[in-house]
Amino acid sequence: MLVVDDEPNIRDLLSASLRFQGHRVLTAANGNEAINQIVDNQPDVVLLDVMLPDISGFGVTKKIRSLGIDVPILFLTARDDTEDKVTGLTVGGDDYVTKPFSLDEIIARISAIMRRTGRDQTQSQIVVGELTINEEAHEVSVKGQVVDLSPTEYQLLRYLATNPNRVLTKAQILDHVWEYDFNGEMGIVESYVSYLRKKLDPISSEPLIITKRGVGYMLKGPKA
Amino acid sequence: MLVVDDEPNIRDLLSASLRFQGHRVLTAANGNEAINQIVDNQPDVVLLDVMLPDISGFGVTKKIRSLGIDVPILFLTARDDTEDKVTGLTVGGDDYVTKPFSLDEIIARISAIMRRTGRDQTQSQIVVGELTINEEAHEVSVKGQVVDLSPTEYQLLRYLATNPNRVLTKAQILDHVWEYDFNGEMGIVESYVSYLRKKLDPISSEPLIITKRGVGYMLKGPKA
DNA sequence: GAAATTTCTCAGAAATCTTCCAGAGTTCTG
DNA sequence: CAGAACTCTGGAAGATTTCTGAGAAATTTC
Repeated sequence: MLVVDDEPNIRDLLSASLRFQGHRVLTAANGNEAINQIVDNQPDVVLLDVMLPDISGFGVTKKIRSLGIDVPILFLTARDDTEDKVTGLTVGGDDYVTKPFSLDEIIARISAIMRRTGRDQTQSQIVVGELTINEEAHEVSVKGQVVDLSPTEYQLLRYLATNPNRVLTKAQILDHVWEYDFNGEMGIVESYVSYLRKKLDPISSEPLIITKRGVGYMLKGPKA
Repeated sequence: MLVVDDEPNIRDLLSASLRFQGHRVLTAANGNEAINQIVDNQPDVVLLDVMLPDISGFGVTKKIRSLGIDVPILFLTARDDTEDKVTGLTVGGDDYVTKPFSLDEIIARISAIMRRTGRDQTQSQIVVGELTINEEAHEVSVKGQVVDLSPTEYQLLRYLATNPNRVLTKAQILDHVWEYDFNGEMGIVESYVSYLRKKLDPISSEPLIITKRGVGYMLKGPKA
């Protein structure tokens, strides 16, 4: 996996969390470095900022495609780049996310790409006790009954569900689920946990999200 | 499969998406290269730009036919090339597409050619729940009742139907259904989804196209 | 070449979602 | 038990996203 971004903060944020996810991560700060890394090391996925100091992400893509390398690419674009600039980019297994992104969104997209391109066998379903999350359909169900969630509710639940029976602090949740430049209070996590409970608990046989007072929240799964 | 075009962008766009579709793809940038590739590697289909720097697509065709190679050819032509020039070309299993094309149109034509020449066993009908799309007749029906769609409506619905129960973003839809040089806004996807719903939902027992707010659209099929 | 159809854009309306706040409830500590 | 700290939740403002109709432009049909 190769992370290409000229902002060191973003590069480090991404490479650190992807390493933590168990990936082997290379980095590059500009387009030429990126091309060299791709040619030399044949990464399985590339996270490519579109705005780079020398060659644009566009240019990098053209170059490596013309070399016959068809590594899937996840583009990072500024939100105010009118989104039509992106069109034509997402060929084959490619995809894009807008900055600022949330960590878990990046991780989810990478999984999706690797699934689609057959480089990864991970399930597209997360199952924790009575709870099922179908990532392809973005659909959540409890005891087989579909629950309708807003985007943020969905992301929060997915983060909890990927760490069942494990307490996550509000700070961790904020870092994973909200965009990296979010500067609100942690009270918003409480609000969203409340929203989720209101939607999930009427269906589940027992409360799914447990409060660990003074620490954070935990999604309760079948005993480990 | 061999892709012949002198514009690297188009060549790369095509080869990347066809590889992603699971094809083994060779490329050539001019007529002579094309002839060599065809003779040496006997591809199962050739995508052949008519306008090439050295020998025209015409010439390439004559040459390889005279060598007794009857590989089916999908010609790529500019829209204003008078069409009768081209129709004379399409002998046997051949076909042609005008530039700029949409990715899914190319893919559909390739499937059609391979079906006709018996190299491909894929179904010419897509069935998703109450919805049936007959690709050969370009006919869509819901609960057996035929629905009249415009070309773009048809292509959009087919793209959704080839990915049932899976959320597709507006960018993905735009990249697949619209021509590669389309540079409008994604609002047009919303408009066309609206058109489709107006035509399909009065017939179907439940809404077929689901909005996944903040993500994209999904065609709902019978649960997997 | 006129009429019909289709494509595309735009803008307002409608629906949904995000965020913050404040008061009520709960748990902990001494 | 009393007060402090923490948590829950409803409400409301504001932002964002989506829907849809109307009309202009392009294309096709007859």
